[in-house]
Amino acid sequence: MPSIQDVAKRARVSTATVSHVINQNYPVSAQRRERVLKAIRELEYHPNAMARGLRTSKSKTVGMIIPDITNPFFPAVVRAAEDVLNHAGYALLVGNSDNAPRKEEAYYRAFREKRVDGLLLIAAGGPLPPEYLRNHHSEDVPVVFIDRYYRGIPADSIQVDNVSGSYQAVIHLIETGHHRVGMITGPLSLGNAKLRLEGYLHALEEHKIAEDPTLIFEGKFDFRSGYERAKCLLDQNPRPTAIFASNGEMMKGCLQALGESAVRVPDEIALVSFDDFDWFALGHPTITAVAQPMYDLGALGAEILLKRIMNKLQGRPRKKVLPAKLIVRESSKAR
Amino acid sequence: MPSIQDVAKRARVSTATVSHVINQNYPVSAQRRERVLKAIRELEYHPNAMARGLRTSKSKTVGMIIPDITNPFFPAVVRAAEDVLNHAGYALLVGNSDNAPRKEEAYYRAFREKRVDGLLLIAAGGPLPPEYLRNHHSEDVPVVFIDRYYRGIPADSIQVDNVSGSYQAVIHLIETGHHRVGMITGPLSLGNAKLRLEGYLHALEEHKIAEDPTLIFEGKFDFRSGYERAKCLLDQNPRPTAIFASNGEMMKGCLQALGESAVRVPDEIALVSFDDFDWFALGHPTITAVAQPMYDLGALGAEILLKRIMNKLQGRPRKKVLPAKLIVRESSKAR
DNA sequence: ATGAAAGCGCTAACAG
DNA sequence: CTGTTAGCGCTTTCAT
Repeated sequence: MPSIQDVAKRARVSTATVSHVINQNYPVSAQRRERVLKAIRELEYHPNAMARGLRTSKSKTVGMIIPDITNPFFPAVVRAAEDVLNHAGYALLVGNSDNAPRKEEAYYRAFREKRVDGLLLIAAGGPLPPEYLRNHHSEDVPVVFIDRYYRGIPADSIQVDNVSGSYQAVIHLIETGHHRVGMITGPLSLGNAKLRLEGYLHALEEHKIAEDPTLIFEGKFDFRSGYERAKCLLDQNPRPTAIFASNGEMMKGCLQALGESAVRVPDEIALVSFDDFDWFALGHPTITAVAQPMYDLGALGAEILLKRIMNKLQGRPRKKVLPAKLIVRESSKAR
Repeated sequence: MPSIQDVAKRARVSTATVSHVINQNYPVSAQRRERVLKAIRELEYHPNAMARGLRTSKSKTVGMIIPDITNPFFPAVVRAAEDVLNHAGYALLVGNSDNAPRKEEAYYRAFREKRVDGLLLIAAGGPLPPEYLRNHHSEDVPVVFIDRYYRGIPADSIQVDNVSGSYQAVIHLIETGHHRVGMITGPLSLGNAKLRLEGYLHALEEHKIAEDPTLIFEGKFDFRSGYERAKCLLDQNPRPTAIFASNGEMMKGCLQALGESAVRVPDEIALVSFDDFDWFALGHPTITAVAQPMYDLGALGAEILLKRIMNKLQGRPRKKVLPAKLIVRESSKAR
């Protein structure tokens, strides 16, 4: 693999000149530039990013830690971030934390060793920050939290208006005639799960419906817990007439449970999901859902990070909240 | 950010000794080791991977280029690869090619500059390899093709038995009584799309059913084309009694089209998809599908790559073909 | 068992 | 404009 030395030799110039041609940061005579370009082509020279990075202490790489790329919410966010980052000349390292702060920490360390220029984080746990993050210097390596964050870490964050999304969903159910709305929350240690519960409670309150603890079950944001909590809800007596699941994966679990119990939707029970997966519009019945701006979450998150990396954004951490939008479909049709 | 020098100074040893402690490749007296370890802890020292990489010419990083992380087939593969790679101490860079060889090439170059130790590739186009890959030296940086490959590139590959999967699906439809089976193929420039068509044709042949060109439409492996081709199929007269879609995204398009046309499944038309998405088991009706071993595809691909990187695997390129399995559900129930 | 020192490939002063 | 050179942080001979 040819180095800048080889190019310099072949073009009969110094390595500095080659560097100047490559980086276009210093003037080079047209004649010499041509010679260099020719040598680069002939040798198929590609600069060694590790050497460059060592010298400049910039890796042109960003790390992103997400819970699980297998949950369709996250790929959408990753894709957006990757688009923006790639456009700006940055590569993206990804890691799956499986919502385990320990795994998150392992990736954090690995990425720091790689000297990533910035970090995109969808927090694995919460609300308290893990030790390793408390010791992190954001001025050093900027961090942007996406969707979920840890309290008390001075880093930018971008989120969805969870309370409003949830509130809209439940108001819609109530106004459709449902007064017994079952709620499957996410892990209440997570900020966004708590906020979604809050939106639910607000909606009930607004309509003077008493909170019924037998209708609220805490899930884990995964298929299995969605399935199990839905079973619990179906066992209640009287049964809720509607179920609001705090994320898409748990809604899948609900659908599984309802299928097994042969409960008809929406005739016997109405359904609303936080998270709008594309296939919700395709099934029978189609599923009413709170759509999150997944692409914006990733794209804006990446943009903020880039600004921090380039010092175009200074001062206190910014917190951006994006709107969520209810999309009414068949699963919550009036009965 | 502390360097190995700082550690050495603090522990009153040479940098060589620190290196030996970290890499455990040379003996170090217990006493000095302790001193070094203590210094590392106190300084929160983390080795600089770029410097190490520059020295060893190993980046401990692998690049993976996939068409689009937003198509649920790919995250499953990525996740598997990432698990295996991470376990072995490698980080993963990802890029989305959008099936465009030009984008693929851009990522290829970027990853090479980063001096990735290996490349996982789900080919963007085909069947002929792009120029840049023809000039690639696999002995230098090993490449493993996953799912789709370019002809004539001497690299390992791991794929699914597309012909068999497709064949099983269509045989099943025929045996369920369907003699007019509509086929939506992928882009026939792609090897796997062609093979899936082959399986379809084999099945017809086997049952002495004449190939009907008005029942075969070439799609693009995306939602939109699935939707449009399904419309075309519904316009045929007489209409096919079943549709086989060559991938999951196009099946989604079909479902959209069928929904709009209010055609009932499976009563009026049967459906089978190549690709089994988890929600196919949840809707009404549930969707019959050819399940691909997505996790194995990624995990085994990564394992082969690791072997190549470590020179545990020598000689000619290996080609591994994994079985696909038909899962019969309601969408293809006998009428 | 330990340390001195070379050098991986590059950029950025600096001198000319 | 162009070339010389120091040095980024690390590993690895090579002496000792």
